[in-house]
Amino acid sequence: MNLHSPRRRLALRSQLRETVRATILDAAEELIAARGLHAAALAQIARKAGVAVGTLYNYFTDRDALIRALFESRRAALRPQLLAAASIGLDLPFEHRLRGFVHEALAVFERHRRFIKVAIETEHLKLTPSTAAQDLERGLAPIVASGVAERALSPATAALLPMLVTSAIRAVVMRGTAEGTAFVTDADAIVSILLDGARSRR
Amino acid sequence: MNLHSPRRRLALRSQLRETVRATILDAAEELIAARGLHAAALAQIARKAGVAVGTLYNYFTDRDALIRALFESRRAALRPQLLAAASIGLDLPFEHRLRGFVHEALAVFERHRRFIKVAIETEHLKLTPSTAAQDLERGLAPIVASGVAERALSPATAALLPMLVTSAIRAVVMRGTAEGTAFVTDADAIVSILLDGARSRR
Amino acid sequence: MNLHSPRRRLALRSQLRETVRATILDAAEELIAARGLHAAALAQIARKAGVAVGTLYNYFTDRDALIRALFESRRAALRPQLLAAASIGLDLPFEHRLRGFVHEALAVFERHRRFIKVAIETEHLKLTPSTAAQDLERGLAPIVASGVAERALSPATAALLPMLVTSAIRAVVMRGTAEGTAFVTDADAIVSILLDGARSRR
Amino acid sequence: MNLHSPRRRLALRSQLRETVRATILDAAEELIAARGLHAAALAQIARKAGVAVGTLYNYFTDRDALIRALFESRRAALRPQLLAAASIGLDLPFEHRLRGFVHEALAVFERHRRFIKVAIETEHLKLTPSTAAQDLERGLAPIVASGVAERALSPATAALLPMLVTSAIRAVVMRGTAEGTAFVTDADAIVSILLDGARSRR
DNA sequence: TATGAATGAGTTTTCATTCAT
DNA sequence: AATGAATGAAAACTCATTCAT
Repeated sequence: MNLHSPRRRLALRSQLRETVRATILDAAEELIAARGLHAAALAQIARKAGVAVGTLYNYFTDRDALIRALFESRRAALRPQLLAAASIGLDLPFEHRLRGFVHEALAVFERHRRFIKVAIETEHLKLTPSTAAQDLERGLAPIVASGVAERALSPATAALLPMLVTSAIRAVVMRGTAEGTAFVTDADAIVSILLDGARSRR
Repeated sequence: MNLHSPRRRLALRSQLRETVRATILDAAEELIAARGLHAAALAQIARKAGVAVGTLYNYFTDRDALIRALFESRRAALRPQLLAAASIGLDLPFEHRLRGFVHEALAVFERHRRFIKVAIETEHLKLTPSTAAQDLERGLAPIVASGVAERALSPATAALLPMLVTSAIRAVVMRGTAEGTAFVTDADAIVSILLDGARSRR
Repeated sequence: MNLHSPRRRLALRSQLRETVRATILDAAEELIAARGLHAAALAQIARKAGVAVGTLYNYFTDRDALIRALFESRRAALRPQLLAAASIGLDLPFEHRLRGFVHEALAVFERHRRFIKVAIETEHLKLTPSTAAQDLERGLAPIVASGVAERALSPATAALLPMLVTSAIRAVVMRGTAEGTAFVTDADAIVSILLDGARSRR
Repeated sequence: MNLHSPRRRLALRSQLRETVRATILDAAEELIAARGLHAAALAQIARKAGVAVGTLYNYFTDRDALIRALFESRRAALRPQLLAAASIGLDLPFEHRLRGFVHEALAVFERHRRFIKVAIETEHLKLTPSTAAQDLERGLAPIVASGVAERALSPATAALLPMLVTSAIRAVVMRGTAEGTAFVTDADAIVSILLDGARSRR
């Protein structure tokens, strides 16, 4: 096919567009992660992205839309990974699934450390109807349900477990982010406590 | 003593000052809780407080100081209550103390619903030297230590327990805030799980 | 009364405020009249008024509101004068009233030449539900009605007369504005034609 | 002649060019009529015309030239029609010519409703060397002159008649445009008043 | 000390124009 | 010639801070 065919031309163009768009979002993410949402002025973003301020408006209708797009883009990358984590060891015993999920979820967040900061900064903007925390709880629901089916979990405690696991993951992630330490280290210990309790058995 | 003595005058004056200051902080808190930190412009705060903008500067050096003062004032109210919660049943068994602490901490937050919402939303801005979450962990440390001393807690799990309790409290508060429900309801169930595990024992 | 009484203070302040407001509107009017609506950028207005740009926003919510306020302010001055013109010689014969009205209306516009330019520039913005032209027609209605009552006007032609008189006034004003000539000069001749026709009678 | 001759090619090409040019001007006119001059951004025009923004610059040197070209194009269509209207019944009596002219002028404007709305709204911007109103007055001059020659018009009133007729036509067009009614309806009645007066003769 | 108008730097937003493909 | 993304100057708008009264 002709290298200069219109179709080829269009494909090239839209690919280039996508690249610039990604560059802009990266610039915004870096600024927000490093110095907070308020430091991400359009002039700053444009400078870091190496484009003119006006260019930002060729890609996003306004600042709000840009921030939103950044968040959505990162979330779009994260979500399927969290969902996948929920499917680990589908045919294995409940406890195995739970450990796998917590471990994998923390690993996913580990791989997206920069996004964590963005998520923290933009949390109060309520950019999405469902938060990452809600995604976690949703992912945990079927796992916990299988635990109940196995009679491994008492129904009463099962109702609270998703929230407890989620909040524990959150705490680990926040601490790891603040102190620059790894996320997955405590995964197993946490699950153990939540399943068997902190009380020592003599 | 003469009612119009200079000392009396000064006392009255400083009392009035304190009242105005509190009014301003209340106004700021209300605005932040309703529409977020950035919506609390000085003009808005002044209007809601019923004073002129310039007056704000007679009480706080700048906007930042005002916001900071708000958080410090609330924390100053919260902290002793949390500390008191940590001292409940000092001579009773560890488990009793833990249950008491969680219950009381949630009750404290319940009494400061408006602020706790603000505090959660602005946690990442580090407006105060230590956050409510850190206060909780600190309050939990001696309790957990007594649990280890009693041999009720295994040392390994004890290291994680403050974080888990704190994050659970946080989750309960967030859910209660978002859904307008009470905080203390699940206090006991949560402690039970954290101590004995969610696993059912046949 | 104390010269420094709070009441006095407030009065002074609001008087000052009114002065600044008027200064701003004058500046805007001058710019629009001289170089058109688009030349009335906020920076320009502020400079000519001798205030900072931000000050404009202490008086008007946005540029649109400023332009609107300018128009309303001038119209508020004009309208009663046009209405008064409609009441000239209430007990005199219709023709006398009509001549008086046209003459006085043109004189009013003459006295507000600068406003004419503003009105022309802002016409397409539809700032007010009723235009000056509609005011004229409304003022003419009762005069024409009295003409019909006197049997001086045939009903059929009376229906069109307000529009014709108004459009003639408009034409005279536009021409006078464009060429810098007086408005009232042709007042009588125009009424004569509209009443008796341009046709020569031998 | 060869269908593919260079001459033929050129003709086709310039015909195509003309089509695109007209499409662009139509798009601009539609936008201006619908939402005003300032709403006709080049991006909008290009979109509505189905071409790229850059293409506009292959047809017009800049935005100003485009707008100007639009008005000139429309006036180029209107003018001969108005001139033709001025030549109606060249050998007939003056009154007949005047009635014919007014009637035909209104019919012409009727056929260009969209443009006339635009023209009225932008009259003060002086986008064209002479306005439609001026064309009307110019067309009326010889007609009125013939009236004077016939001794049907007194010289004094004849001087004002073109302006009065023009302003009456303008008023009729504006009303018709605003209310969506026909233009020509009142043509005869207006001329009658202007010639014989509104005064009833008993 | 209280007031609230004035300030202007900083930010967002618009859009005609340019230009590489 | 056609395309449409990039540009950046110009405009509107916000708001913490200052200051005369």
